[in-house]
Amino acid sequence: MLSQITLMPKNKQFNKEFVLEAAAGIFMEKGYNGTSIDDILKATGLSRSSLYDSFVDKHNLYLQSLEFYKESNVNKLKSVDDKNLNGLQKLELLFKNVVNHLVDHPNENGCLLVNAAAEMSKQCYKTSQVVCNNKDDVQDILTSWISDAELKKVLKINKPAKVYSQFLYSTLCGLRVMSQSGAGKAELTNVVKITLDSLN
Amino acid sequence: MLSQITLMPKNKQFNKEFVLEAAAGIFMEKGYNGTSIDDILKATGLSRSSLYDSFVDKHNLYLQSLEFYKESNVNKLKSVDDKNLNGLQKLELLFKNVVNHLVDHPNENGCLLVNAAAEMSKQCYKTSQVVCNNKDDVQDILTSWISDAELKKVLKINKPAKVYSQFLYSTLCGLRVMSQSGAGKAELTNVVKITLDSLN
DNA sequence: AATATAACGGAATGTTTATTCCAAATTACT
DNA sequence: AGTAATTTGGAATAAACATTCCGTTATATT
Repeated sequence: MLSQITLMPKNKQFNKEFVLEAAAGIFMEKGYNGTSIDDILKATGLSRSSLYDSFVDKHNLYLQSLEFYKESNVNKLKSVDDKNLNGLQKLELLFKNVVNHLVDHPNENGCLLVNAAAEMSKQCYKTSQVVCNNKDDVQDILTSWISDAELKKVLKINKPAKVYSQFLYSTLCGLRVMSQSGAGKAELTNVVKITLDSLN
Repeated sequence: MLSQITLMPKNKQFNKEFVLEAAAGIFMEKGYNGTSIDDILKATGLSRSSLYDSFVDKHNLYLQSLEFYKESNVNKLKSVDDKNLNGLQKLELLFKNVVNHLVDHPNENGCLLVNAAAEMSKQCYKTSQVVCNNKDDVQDILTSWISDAELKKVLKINKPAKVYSQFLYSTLCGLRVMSQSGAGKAELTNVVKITLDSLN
């Protein structure tokens, strides 16, 4: 396993981020209820004892990996945000990245946050909180990009920037669902093209 | 139970459509793996024996209820299609219906087809077939509406109608996910407004 | 060398699960 | 009246499940 470090009392010291990423992967692929503890042990390389020692139980691990996934999702946006581009260019780059990721990772099951919204948000309040926080965070960044594009006069809009960010967020969700519904790169690219064209 | 008829040998003759609709409801709420046989018995009013006699097993019932849900979803589009409206008006009516249904049924968990795509499509080929067929059927109808709107000169487009139907389909999926992510009527209405405005 | 710490394998537990089975109940048809 | 058809409740089964527990190993610190 790649998670080994050898500094603490015994050798197989696992890396928490590695575990959360692997757990997010298996939950994304099989869903919360479809993932067994054995699946998690295989995916993370953790021992049964370590899992319960360090993550309390399956549900707690799920929430931690969902939170981790959400943070890394928001960080992807922030790394686009850090580039020296205007808001419209950032939007274009983001959508290009999203489509590429979806078509390059056909084994992955779309997006853990979308899947969590579908499977768990009505059953588990904490899940719905993470899903909702993700929506807010993403929309805030999108809003700032739209405002920037308007300011720099590369975009002309006639509604509050927030409304456009809601619209763009719905497209982001739609792309994830469509890639799980048999849509290929051409179709996803069409959707992005119309979405971005519609801003002008 | 409302499914009772009394014509056949014994009394509790159940109505297959009623059962499939109830099953679709509980699968939508709890997901496939989150729904137990006891949940299904309670939701459908079926006896354990009848379930296995008539629907083979849980997975088979899931597929039948998913197929049933997909047909009734497509039929909703067709009933809009039957109205004496131009293509653009049909689009507006459809989106209004979708938003109203989402906000009027907060207990329901979005859309069984979206949830099935998220939870099951990578694990079960038959599920992915139904999900994919739904996408094709819906897009075909949307395409015909867009072509009609163009023909009647209420819409001016510069790409094949099919491309716009893919875009509209992504919005439909996005709306369902967003309603499971804490979006209220105002937000969903904003998304619809921008989507429809973008066609002009 | 001794000890405390951290992780391990794997057996054990008890619950939940889907599914099968069977005897009983009910009614239409002959 | 009797028989076949159909559904029922509920016990029985067996597998899968999450979780707990314990003895062992390994090492960093004292």
